[in-house]
Amino acid sequence: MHPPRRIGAPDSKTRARLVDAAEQLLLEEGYAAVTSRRVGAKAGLKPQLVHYYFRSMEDLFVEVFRRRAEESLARAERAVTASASLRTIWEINADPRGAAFNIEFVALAKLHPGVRAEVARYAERYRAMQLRALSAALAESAVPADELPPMVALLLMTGLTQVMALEQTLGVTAGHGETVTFVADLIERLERGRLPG
Amino acid sequence: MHPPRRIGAPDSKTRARLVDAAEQLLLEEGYAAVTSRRVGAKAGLKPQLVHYYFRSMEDLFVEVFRRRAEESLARAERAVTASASLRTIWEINADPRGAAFNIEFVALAKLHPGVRAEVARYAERYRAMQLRALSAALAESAVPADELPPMVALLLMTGLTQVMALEQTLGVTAGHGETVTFVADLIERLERGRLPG
DNA sequence: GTCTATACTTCGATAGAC
DNA sequence: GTCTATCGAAGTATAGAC
Repeated sequence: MHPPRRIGAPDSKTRARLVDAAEQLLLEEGYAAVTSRRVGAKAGLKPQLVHYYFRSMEDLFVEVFRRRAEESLARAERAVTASASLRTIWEINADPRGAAFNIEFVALAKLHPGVRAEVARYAERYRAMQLRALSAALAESAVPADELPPMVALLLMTGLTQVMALEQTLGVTAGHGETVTFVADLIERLERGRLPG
Repeated sequence: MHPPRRIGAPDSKTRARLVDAAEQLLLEEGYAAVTSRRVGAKAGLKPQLVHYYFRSMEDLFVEVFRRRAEESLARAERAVTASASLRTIWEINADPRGAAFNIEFVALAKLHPGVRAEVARYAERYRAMQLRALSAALAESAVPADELPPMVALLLMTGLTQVMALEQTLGVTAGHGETVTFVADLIERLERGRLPG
């Protein structure tokens, strides 16, 4: 029987460098490129340090996800706190920075139960936060909830921005410009207090 | 200088078994599980046969994608040929069978240029086919194109169904039922010839 | 906190016999 | 068309020295 392996301190600077390297690799080359050897090389450190700071590769993935998800959630919360308009909520969703990130972690969720739980928890928090903001904004614009329920509007918006971001990574952008213009016009009309014809 | 390696016939039965095995592994455990050794084992064959029938693993991935994409495109085409209604087009999109498949191949597109080209080509064909059908169906329901352009409607529908399918793989389903009901009602009203209020 | 050394597994791919 | 044999590289993870 061995005693459990030593694990490095969570606030270590070296640990943060490893998480940075893992995140970069994940975004640039996909999750399969995130190996202890490559993460170590990218951070300019020995690959064994990955195993010193993380009990397993899954733990490293969870940490990469958590760090970025928290930051993204905080940013979105600041934005709607400053201005809870339809325009603001749309802009938060239309930000394509997280698209590549999402794809990788949804794929990873199938492999690692720990990742899956973390992604699901975050998705629910993000959804709830946006739903509060969107409900208020739609009420402000006098959109009747039985005509366009906030949850439906939110799923439409989320789906639309995600599918466009995903297609962009493939180089498929037909109809994107037209659609963005349409949504922007619609939001402008709604915020002037008029209902769509 | 070696002569190029021998490659097996495209219509081989063994080859088809390998593609089957690769597809199963891809869906069940993600693209990282699709290795020559594991594909061989799953097919009950020697792993070297993978390299006999496919010049590289990328070629195998392309073949898995192409086979399923063609079948899915053909199925959708048959459906809209039989009945080009809004309801039919919605049902094609709402079919969640391809969701896990899509995630894997979008992730793979980043790793393999050959996969990326194939996925992009297919996405464009599928989009064009659906756009034709949806344009006709919307015109039939007297929805003015300046009020809801077919391309916008298509991206909304595609995004909505894809995001719901994706969230289902995570176990996140809040709002899905409500949204499906809303869309079904909307389609029913439209097909009765009335415009949304 | 970081290193060396190492055990063991699996990977893609090829050559050449049958 | 399928097999054996094999190469070199890369993978996770651990033990123990410093």
